[in-house]
Amino acid sequence: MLRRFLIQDRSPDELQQLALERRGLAGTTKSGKIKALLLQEAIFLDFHADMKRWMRAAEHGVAAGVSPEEKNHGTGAPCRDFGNSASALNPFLKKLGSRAALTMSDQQALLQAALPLKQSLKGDILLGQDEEVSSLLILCDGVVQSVRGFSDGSQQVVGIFIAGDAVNCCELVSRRVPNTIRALTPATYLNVPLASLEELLAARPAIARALWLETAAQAAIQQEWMVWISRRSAQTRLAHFLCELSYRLKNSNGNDAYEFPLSQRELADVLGLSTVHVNRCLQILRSQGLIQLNRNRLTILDKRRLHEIAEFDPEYLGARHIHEQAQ
Amino acid sequence: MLRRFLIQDRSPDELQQLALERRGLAGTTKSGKIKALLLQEAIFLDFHADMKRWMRAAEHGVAAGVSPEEKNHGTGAPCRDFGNSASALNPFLKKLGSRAALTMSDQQALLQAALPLKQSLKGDILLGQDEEVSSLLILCDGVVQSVRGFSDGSQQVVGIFIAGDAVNCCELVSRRVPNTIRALTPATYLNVPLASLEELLAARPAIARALWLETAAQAAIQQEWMVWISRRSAQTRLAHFLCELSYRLKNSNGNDAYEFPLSQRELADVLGLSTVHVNRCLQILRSQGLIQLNRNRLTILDKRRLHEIAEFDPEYLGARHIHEQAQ
DNA sequence: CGGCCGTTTGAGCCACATCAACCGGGGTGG
DNA sequence: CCACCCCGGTTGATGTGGCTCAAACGGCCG
Repeated sequence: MLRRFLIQDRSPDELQQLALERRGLAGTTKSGKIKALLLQEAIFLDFHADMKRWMRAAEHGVAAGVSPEEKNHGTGAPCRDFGNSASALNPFLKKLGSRAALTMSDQQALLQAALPLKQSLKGDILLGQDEEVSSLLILCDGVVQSVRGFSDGSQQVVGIFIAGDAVNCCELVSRRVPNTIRALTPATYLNVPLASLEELLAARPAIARALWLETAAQAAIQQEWMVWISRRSAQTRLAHFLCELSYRLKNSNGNDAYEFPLSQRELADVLGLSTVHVNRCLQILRSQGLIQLNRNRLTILDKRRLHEIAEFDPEYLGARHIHEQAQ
Repeated sequence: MLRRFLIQDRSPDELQQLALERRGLAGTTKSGKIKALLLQEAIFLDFHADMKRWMRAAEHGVAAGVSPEEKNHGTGAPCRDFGNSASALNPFLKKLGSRAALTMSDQQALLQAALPLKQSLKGDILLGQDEEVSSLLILCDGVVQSVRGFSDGSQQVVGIFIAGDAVNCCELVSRRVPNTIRALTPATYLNVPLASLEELLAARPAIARALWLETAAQAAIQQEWMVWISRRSAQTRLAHFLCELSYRLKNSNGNDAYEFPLSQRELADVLGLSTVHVNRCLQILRSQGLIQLNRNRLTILDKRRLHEIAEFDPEYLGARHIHEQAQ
């Protein structure tokens, strides 16, 4: 029911007002499905509002020379912030500015090539097994997984992506994709067609660099997974995964409670265990007073001790820019 | 005893003659250590001979316009071959031209930034755990592994690299390296200091692209490892690894026999199994007439059946260039 | 109210780990 | 040149972590 022309002409504030209405409606609705739909529309509207504000600020900044590095040497200077707009900045936009270290104009170019925004519901397949890869997907909101299916019906999750991650930057390189990309929660994402991407990469080396970094960061996470899958006990694996996810969702600070997007069944597919055993391990962690998990809400009660038994060292998650290394 | 000024002034043929002498000497020597040293010197000399020929051919090609694409659009055209010199081309140089899809001048620039060639003996550490990464390492000959050590003394191999692979391109991105890079066989490698690399990347986007591809290809392999480590039986893992290594060493064609660079102990560290169990699995494969393994020489007797029980599909190993995908 | 999905709990079993001993070969020191 | 030792491979006995099968429970949705 939402159409794009509706969004194009609205101001950020109007959009946010609309989002608020949806949320209100959702609160009074009984049916879970419709509720989810309304909430997703709200997210959609909010995101567009954020983006409009961001775009405006960016243009203003460039035009008025608010960002001096940007003026001085064109494409070289990363720009971390655009001077706090009123609303909390979307995590996706945040990451674009910080981890990827893109300049403002690079970020805009990327966004413009990627529009329009797409959405999918929980369980939807963003990219099917053995499907041709025709575009780069960048996740803006929600959680998605990359899962490898086997002939015997079992499956193994090989990656979890959260807001800001490039979902298929590894798959871009090899033509065949043996994995299915599936949404674990309602998800919002950008879609950069390969042709536009090639243009961008050719014209803006910083974007190519950013994608390389993203690939390497994901490889580091994957390697960590491999290590603890092969060498650690079920308990440790589980604890480690909880730590990692919590850390990546940035809920590691604050009260350490967050919406946990996986069922025990899905957790089992991540950890390479059976659901029964996942359950038992969870019981143990609970009984030790380390975590609390019910109704999809995870609370980490004793972060220090959990990190300890998980042998969790978050350093591998903090990919840094090659420029910083070289000093 | 070999010094560089010795090599600089020799012709390729002279170098190869010297290499031949070393090999001869090695044949008559009793002590294993000295023998290994002589053989390594021979490889060193051979490699320099190959490289000199290659450099000469490249210069000639560019100057005389033998390679038309190269002339037409400067940096765009991959160059697969430089017209078969007499000796078999080094696998490293081969890969540089094909998989990485670099132009001739890019290849030369990379080589020049990387010299001089380095060597290390079996068991040597190329890059220690938590050591600062100060250069990109490209393997020219031999086999090296990337291994993660644990507090309890056990360890897990997270990557095997063969001639042509960039050994630490993933580690380039994050400052800390939790892995130790160790030579499994005598190894020859190039060393590109970070500073030179940065210059190269800035000046030659094709090299940056190549490194990105390399990173992605390694991530694909790693993912495959993760999948079979977590979901498959010990037998299948073992068989799969043998298939992969055989395939990557390009001995998958021909008689399917090759020098196997790993002891059972090391194999166990790769597969995440105990050495005893690796041994038993090997016994089974042997008794089924699938392989033959003694004195570090592996022969695959029934490739089809081995691939079958390993559920081996080599497609993930063939990373292709993004240009090819987009058609 | 009935069906379905996610969770929980129990019983039994198997793949793989661990411990321990032995063998054979090559390098080393006397 | 011989004796030794150390390392890689081989084999057996025994223990156990995690899987499988099976059944019950609770909540959500239709």
